Parts: sequence; structure tokens; C-alpha cells
Amino acid sequence: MVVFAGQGDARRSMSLLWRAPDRPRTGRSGPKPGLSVDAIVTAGLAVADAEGMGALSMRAVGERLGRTAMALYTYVPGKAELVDLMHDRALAELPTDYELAAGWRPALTTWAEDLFACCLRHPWMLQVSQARPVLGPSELGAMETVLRILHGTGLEPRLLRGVVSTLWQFVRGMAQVAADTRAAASATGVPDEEWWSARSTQLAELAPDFADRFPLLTALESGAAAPAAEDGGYLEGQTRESFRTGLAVLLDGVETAVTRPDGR
Amino acid sequence: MVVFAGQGDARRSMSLLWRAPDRPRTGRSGPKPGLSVDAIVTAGLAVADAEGMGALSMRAVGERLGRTAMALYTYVPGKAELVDLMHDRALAELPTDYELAAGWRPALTTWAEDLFACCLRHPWMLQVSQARPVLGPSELGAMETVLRILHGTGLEPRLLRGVVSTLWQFVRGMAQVAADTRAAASATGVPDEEWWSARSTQLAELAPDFADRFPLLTALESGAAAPAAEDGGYLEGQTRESFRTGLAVLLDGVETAVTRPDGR
DNA sequence: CGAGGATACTTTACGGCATAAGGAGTTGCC
DNA sequence: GGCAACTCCTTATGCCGTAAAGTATCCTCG
Repeated sequence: MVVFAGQGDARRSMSLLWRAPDRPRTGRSGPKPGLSVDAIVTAGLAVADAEGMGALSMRAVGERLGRTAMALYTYVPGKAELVDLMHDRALAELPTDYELAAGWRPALTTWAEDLFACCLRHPWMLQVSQARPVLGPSELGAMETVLRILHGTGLEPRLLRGVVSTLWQFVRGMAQVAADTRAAASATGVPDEEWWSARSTQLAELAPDFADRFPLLTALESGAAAPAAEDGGYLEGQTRESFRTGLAVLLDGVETAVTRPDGR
Repeated sequence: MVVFAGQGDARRSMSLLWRAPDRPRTGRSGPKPGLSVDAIVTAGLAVADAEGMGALSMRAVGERLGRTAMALYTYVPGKAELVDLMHDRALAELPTDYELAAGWRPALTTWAEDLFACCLRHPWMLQVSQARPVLGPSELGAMETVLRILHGTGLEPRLLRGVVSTLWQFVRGMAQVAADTRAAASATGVPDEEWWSARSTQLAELAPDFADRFPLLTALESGAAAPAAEDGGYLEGQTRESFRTGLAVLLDGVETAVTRPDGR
């Protein structure tokens, strides 16, 4: 199942995201708040980072703060809104300034790598539905950053929108694959390569005609190069490589669009 | 939450996906099966298509078949496996033959559009975790199709892998945005455009300094062209356009890779 | 042909979840 | 001093996936 974040009380969620000032502090009776939205978001992040989105429950977050689940509802309207806040908090880790002296391409490459890394640090981010187009300040900030990098290129708005979306989706998608394979391998306790080869063997058993049905796939698979040693396990290396070459291809496309004289 | 499909009993799940023959039919005592894996998958698809992944419960699927939730466990080991099967069934809708006379580019464009459309027909697909790299026959079939389209280009394996992944992720990502915005708009009953403009107004209230903080974003947004009338609502048109231009850029990149003499 | 065992399906139950409702204790202002 | 506002708790409701155990059905073997 997926978290459909912020579907419900969108108004309230937005206020929280944009930190609408809390009610005036003066003339406030009752016990002082022992918690804060920030603290709750931090706790949520800790839970999700450590145990995954599946373990993120109001109970778990409350427990980490020494409270019950219901205590959180004083600060946050519901779980969906909490997830929204966590998502934006995670994106706040992204740098916003990139060196443009060498042109847009290296800057954009680094940006993509940074986003990729951020998604891998917080894999649960990839399970947050992308519903509404971009709402939180950090998310918008990231968009703005990309636009700044591409600003000198003179790309027309239509293309610009397409490029930004494509980049974003590409990184998210690649990160999801990377995160998920890593999770699958580590959940079963089997190291990367074994896990994959076990799966291959099984496939061969179940579909003996595999090579006939999928000749090109078979050829491609057999031609898989050993990944660079630096890149962790086998699968992880594979995904990183796909990320790199995919990104390069994508940026080649951008370059074509940029240099094409007719702007289309 | 996200469905981590097939994490559990991977072996059993794979057998089902690849339709390992049922136990020999002779010498079988007991009442005849009133259901079948296929029927269950069909029912699951119907539930998910109609009411979304959130409404997909074993109880709901059972009910649609006139059974209890537990009856399904005779045929399917658990919900995760059912979701895997549904996912592969949905992908089976994709064509596998594409006209290559005009070259790989139009074929690949059509393929991407077909996948995009399939994802929009079954938005819940996008909430199925991409964990393990591709396991079901239809999913592999789709990969094989892409490879067939790109076969004439002489792309080296490393690039080929990157391109295929990139395409796949791109389409999935764009479809997710499209599906989610559509869902958000229709869930609130507000038509596309209104929904979006309400959100804009709210943003302006919450962040009065918006235009200062995000100048490029503001400029880009204000320059948004009215989408073509054919494209349904405002947002939907916007997403379709991003999809088209993004795809074009991406394929430009592929073209560069294909025509570059040094093969890198 | 009748018994035994395999099979399909049901009922019930458990532990989890988000969260609604209402109660208890704490604090500041009048 | 009292009251209103506030935080936080306990309890309860209605979902969920699925384990366990019961019942009815049918085939095969003696």
C-alpha cells in the first residue's frame, strides 16, 4: 500500500509544511507543549530511516518520544500529514547551490547524484505518493535549483518543464530500484549476488524455454560486466551503472535540445 | 504504505507467476475447486481498478467472488503474491509487436505511450514496489519488446541497459504524477483546474515571499500555456505535455548515443 | 459399497493499524 | 479562586492480514 500523503486536510497540511506561525504565544493557558511538530517529524524520520516505512506507525513515533500515539494528534492532524512533513524535511538535505562555471552539465549531474543519494539515505521517501504537484518548500526549492542550473541554456518553458520532470522522475525511479533491490537482498540476509543468482536459477527451472522466449534479454544478461569494485555489491553496482549511463543519455538529450538552433 | 510484493515466499510467488503446472489432476480427492488463481487475479484487478489499491483487501476480493477472505488462501499464499500476479496480468495488456519500418524512434515512442496508458488504466500498478528486478513473464516480455525495438541500433550492452531502465522509470514516474494528480482532483470532487488554482492561492497566502524565493519557478508557472483541448483537464494536459516533451528529449539522447561513432 | 483421507471453504480469533470520543491533569488569566 | 484552554491519556471502533480449527464435499482404495 502507498501513503497517499496530504490527501485529506490539504489546507492544514500546507500550513504545517510552510510553517504558518503557531497561534500567538501570549495569552496561552494550559500546560506547555512537551513536544513540537519538529520533534515529531524528527522522530518519524528516525523510525522510517531505521525500520522502513512499514514500521512507521503513530504508536512507534509516539513511543520514541515517550508518548502515546494519540499525543501526536495535538500537533499533527494525521499520519498522512506527518509523512508529508517528513518528506519535505528529507529533501531539505539537498544542496541548493551548484558551481556553474563549468556549465550546466556537470552541475546537473552532481545535482542528480545528490538527489539519488538522498533517496537512498531515506528509501521510504520513494514510497510517498507524488500526488499533487510539489507542495513543500524544500521540494519547490529543489525544483528552483534545477531551474537555476538550466537558466543559462535558454530552453523554452515547454521544454524546460519536460526536462525538469523527466530528471526528477528518472532519479526517483532509479533510486527506487536501487533501494528496493538492496532491501530485498538484505531482508533475506542473502548477499546481493547470491540472491540474484538464486533467482536466475529458479527462473531457468520454471521457464525452461526462457532463452527462446527472451533471446535479447538473455544475451544482454549474459553480457553483464562485473561492476566496479567500489560500488558495493553486484546488484548495487549494476543499478549505479544504469543510473550513470541513463543520466548521461538523458543529458545528451538535453544538450541536443539546448544547441538545436530552432529551439524545438 | 507500499506493497512490498513478493518479499515473503518468493519461491511460491514465482511458481504462480510462471504458472507452474498445478499438482496432477488425477488422483485428486475432495471437492472441486470453485475458484482459480486466474479468477482471483481478475477479481483483484477489478477491485483495484475500481476503488484503488487502498481498497484492495482480501475480504474485498473474496466478496467479489462470493467467498470469504480466507477462501483465497487455498489458491494464493498471501496478499503480496496476489498483487504480484495482478501486476503481471496488467502488463500483459501491452502489445509486443511494433512496426519497425520507420526506425526505432517512432516505435519506441508508441511503446512508451502504450505503457503510459496502461499505467493510467491501472494506477495501482504504480504503487507496487519495483523491488526485485523484474520477475513476471509479462514484465520480462515488455523488456524484451524494448530490446527488440532497439536491436538494430547497435548500442553496446552497457548503454542498452541504461536506456531501457531510464525509459521504464521515466514512463512509470510520469504516469505516477499523472495518476496521482487525477486522483487528488477527482477525490475532492473539484475539477482539475480549480483544484490547482485553489492550491496556488493557498501557497500565495502561506508564503507571501514566494516570488522572491522561487523566481524561476514563478516565471515558469506564469508562462504555462493552455493545454490542448483534447487532453482532458488542465493538469492532465500539463502532465501529458511533460510526458511528450520529456520523452522527446530522452529519445534525442538515445539518438546521440546511437549515432555517436565511438560508441560511447 | 463404505470408510478414510484429501480438499474447499467457513467461522472464529489475534494482534496490528489509524483515529474518534471523552476524561484527567496542568497552567495562565480574570 | 475559578474557569477556560491546553496537553496527554485511556478506551473503543472498525478496519486489516492471516493463523487455527471446524465442516462439508468428493475421490480412491479396500
